[in-house]
Amino acid sequence: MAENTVAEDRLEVIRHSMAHVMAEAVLEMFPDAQIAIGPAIENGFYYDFDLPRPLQTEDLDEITDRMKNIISRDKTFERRVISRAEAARLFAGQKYKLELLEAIPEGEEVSTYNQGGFTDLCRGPHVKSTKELNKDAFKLLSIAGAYWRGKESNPMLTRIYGTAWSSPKELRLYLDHLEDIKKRDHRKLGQELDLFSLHEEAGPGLVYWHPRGARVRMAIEDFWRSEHCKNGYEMVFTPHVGKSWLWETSGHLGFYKESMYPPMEMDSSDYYAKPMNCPFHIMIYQNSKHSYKDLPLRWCELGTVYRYEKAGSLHGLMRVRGFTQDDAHLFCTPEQMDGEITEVLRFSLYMLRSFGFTEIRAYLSTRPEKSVGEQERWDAATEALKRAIENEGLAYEVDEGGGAFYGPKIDLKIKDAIGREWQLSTVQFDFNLPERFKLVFTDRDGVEKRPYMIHRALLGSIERFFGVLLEHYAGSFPPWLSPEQIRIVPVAENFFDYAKAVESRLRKEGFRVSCDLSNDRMNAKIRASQMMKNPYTLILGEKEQQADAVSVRYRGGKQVNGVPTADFIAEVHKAIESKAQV
RNA sequence: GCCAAAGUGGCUCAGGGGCAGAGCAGCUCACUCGUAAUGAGCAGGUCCUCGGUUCGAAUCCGAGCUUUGGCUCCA
Repeated sequence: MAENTVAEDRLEVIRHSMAHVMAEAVLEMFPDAQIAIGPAIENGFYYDFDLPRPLQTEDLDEITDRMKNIISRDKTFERRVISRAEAARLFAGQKYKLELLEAIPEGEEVSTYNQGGFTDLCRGPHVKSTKELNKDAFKLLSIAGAYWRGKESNPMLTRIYGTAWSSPKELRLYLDHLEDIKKRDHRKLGQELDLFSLHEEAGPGLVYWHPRGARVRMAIEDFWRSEHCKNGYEMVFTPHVGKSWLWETSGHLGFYKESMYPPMEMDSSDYYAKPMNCPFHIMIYQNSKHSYKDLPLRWCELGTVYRYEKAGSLHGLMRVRGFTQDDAHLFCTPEQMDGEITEVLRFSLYMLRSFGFTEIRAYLSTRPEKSVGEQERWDAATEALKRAIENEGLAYEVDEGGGAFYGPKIDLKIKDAIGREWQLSTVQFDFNLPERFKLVFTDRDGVEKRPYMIHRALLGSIERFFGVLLEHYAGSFPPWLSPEQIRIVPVAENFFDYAKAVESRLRKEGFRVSCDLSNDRMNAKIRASQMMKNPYTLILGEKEQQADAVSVRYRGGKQVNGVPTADFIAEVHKAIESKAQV
């Protein structure tokens, strides 16, 4: 865990205190409200209530006004240590508070904080007085539902989220940041840049890639394929559906049935859309006997899977019901495991960095209580993962007991251009499937042994990865990924022929290029190209035609006129080759 | 799945118990233009769906679907 700075600690205290002030304001409005918990969180705070009626957005204004009023009363936050019995009396009728009280371990101090009109069961700490809170440095952001103690079986409470800072300026910066996030929203950009769409009438959570989006996807996939070939992988292709035998054997029907699309009955068998590719790769493995000499096997597939994600959790491209995993399965001997893991991690980092992600953190998850597999194998695998991370000099955290039931794993998270973390790569050992499918290889001593099976995805899902890329670049893809690398704008109709000739020349270079032959004026065409965030817009007229040249307008607005066409071609090749942003 | 809000033309949105609106995009015509929107005209809607209330519903009520913000979940 990173250590908090003094300033962060201070903000946390402010936010926590702000939550108390909000609770007081809400109780002023609804004296019968039940109050639950209200912690400080990243950038702000929330408080959960059980209210007599649903809250409207307009209610937030009134709560805000009341909070400002409470802050300006300059009330001291008074801490008291009280007995359990007294606490129980104090919070009589507050069922959630009483439940929290009971959960405090025997022997631990029970404390309350009071800032005038409101007393909360709370460990603290808080600011000394409400005057330390800045009434112009907070904002209530949203109303949401949240289960009491985060458990689905518990009642749903009303949660109010707010953000709080030590000065109005910090608040403004944060609100600007939120605006920035909105501008980068991949759903909005996907619409504006004509990249993809979702159609409720055709099925929620299923993605339609438009031609412009498909060009980016092809660039991603072409790169992915060629790098996999260079790195010792073989491509495989497997079906999209499989009979129930497969899913019974793999255990998916036992554990994850509710997340699978329901079966299609055919020839008195049930067929299921695949939620994972692993069992199919295993079928290929099982097709022949394997010697230790065949291993390691590295089989990759851009495999499209379907999962019945709950309706409420669908989100643009980030959480969908049909998506393509950039999947691979490695089968290896115990001796090969170390080398394979090291190589997978190195390859992952190389791929992520190629797409422009430079800040990468690793998360190592170890054996959970409920799990399968020999302890020896878990230990060996976990150690191999740890060594690989350390070998790469990566910053990492260990999530003890956070692994899947079938094996330990490394997840890689990247930081995007505005500091948000996204999980992309995952490298997981699997001690379950080799057992269930009884995978073996014949070792040099003639004995059949269980191979190690490693499951890995570098980008995660192509859909989600595309969404992350889109937000990271705010739609301004570097040329190698750009759906339209070059757009040609002829100054007037007289130069359409020259424009078309340049277009055809550029297309032969392999560039994604188009020519705007509409009868709009030149200015409108330039604007249209800029709006599509194309890296290069070429303006062609009399001067260019005379000189076999192009005038380049870069995405940022920079202009270079009269560049010889051959020079421009070389420049674009270089930019694509380097994968750099322009 | 749960809590809340929303759903009006391809897009962004206004309106709102009594004739369905705008801008952009599209189409047509004119303009042939030198670095972020030329002008005019035309076309385009089951106001999410199904029920109910009403003389009359896009508008009010109910249910469903979908989306959004969260919660839960994410092999």
